Amino acid sequence: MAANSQFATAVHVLTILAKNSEERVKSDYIAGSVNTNPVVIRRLLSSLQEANLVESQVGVAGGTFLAKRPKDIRLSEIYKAVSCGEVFALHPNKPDENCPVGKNIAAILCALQKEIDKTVEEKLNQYTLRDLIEKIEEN
Amino acid sequence: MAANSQFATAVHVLTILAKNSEERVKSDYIAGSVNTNPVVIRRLLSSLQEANLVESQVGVAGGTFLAKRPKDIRLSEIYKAVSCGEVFALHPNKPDENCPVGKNIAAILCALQKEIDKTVEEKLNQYTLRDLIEKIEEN
DNA sequence: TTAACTGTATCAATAACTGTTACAAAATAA
DNA sequence: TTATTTTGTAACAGTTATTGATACAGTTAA
Repeated sequence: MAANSQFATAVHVLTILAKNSEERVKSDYIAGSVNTNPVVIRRLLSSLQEANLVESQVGVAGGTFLAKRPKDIRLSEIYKAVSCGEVFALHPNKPDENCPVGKNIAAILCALQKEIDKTVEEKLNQYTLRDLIEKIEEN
Repeated sequence: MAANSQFATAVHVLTILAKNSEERVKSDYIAGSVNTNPVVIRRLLSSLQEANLVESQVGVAGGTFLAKRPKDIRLSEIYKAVSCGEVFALHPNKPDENCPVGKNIAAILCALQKEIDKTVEEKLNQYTLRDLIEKIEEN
């Protein structure tokens, strides 16, 4: 399977929108910069719209623009909008209840999973879209 | 695709080995507790062996045992032994070099990826296998 | 009324993961 | 020496997530 690159693409897309805040940006233009198909972009924008990060207009002269200022968009919001939010997966099958380890390990791992996921979210919460844009402009 | 559950399974397997430290544990027995096929377990043990976390003996009366004490096995070691180590993936295609955003975004995202991965690793480094076993025994 | 967009359904291609069978190689015990 | 038990690993099927592509309905502005 191709690895899930939606977060990386979403950051790219939102950066383009931020840099073109006076206009409605078309999915065709974004797809050119990301080097993919416009439908891939529209699909991603759909998720970002659900998370209230962007707004779109259909029809002639349509396109998408940011729903908030870059300084008010935290990377954790972007991550939550497009990811499953789990760094590692739990057991695919239920462990054996008759084994003392199998009986108790699932709960421990579930708690650990939540803790790791929270750690990632907190780290991503430390940065805004504006922080990333500033780094790009330093070049 | 099935989600990668190797880290969760590896913790389960190592816990079983820790609880049976006087003997060589067979893949068949472990598979019973994990509720999967013995080959899945042997494949995983192969990775753990490469990381020097376990040792195996082939032949009659063969099996696997821990290569270190539980207090000396950090969860970060387990994670590194079985995972790709990347919380999110970068662009599948190279962004457009002619776009000012496309030209610079990859480097920024790569740095961010490394930072997030490091955050996870540091968090997992705070716990040892013994810490998890103690939690199981609290039940 | 036409043209240019978005939104979304659908499908193919790819790739990763689990689970399974099969069998070679090794080690022990008889 | 031989039979048995076990690991190690190759190979393959089934499943599922993801990307990318085509197609087209619906909407809006000119």
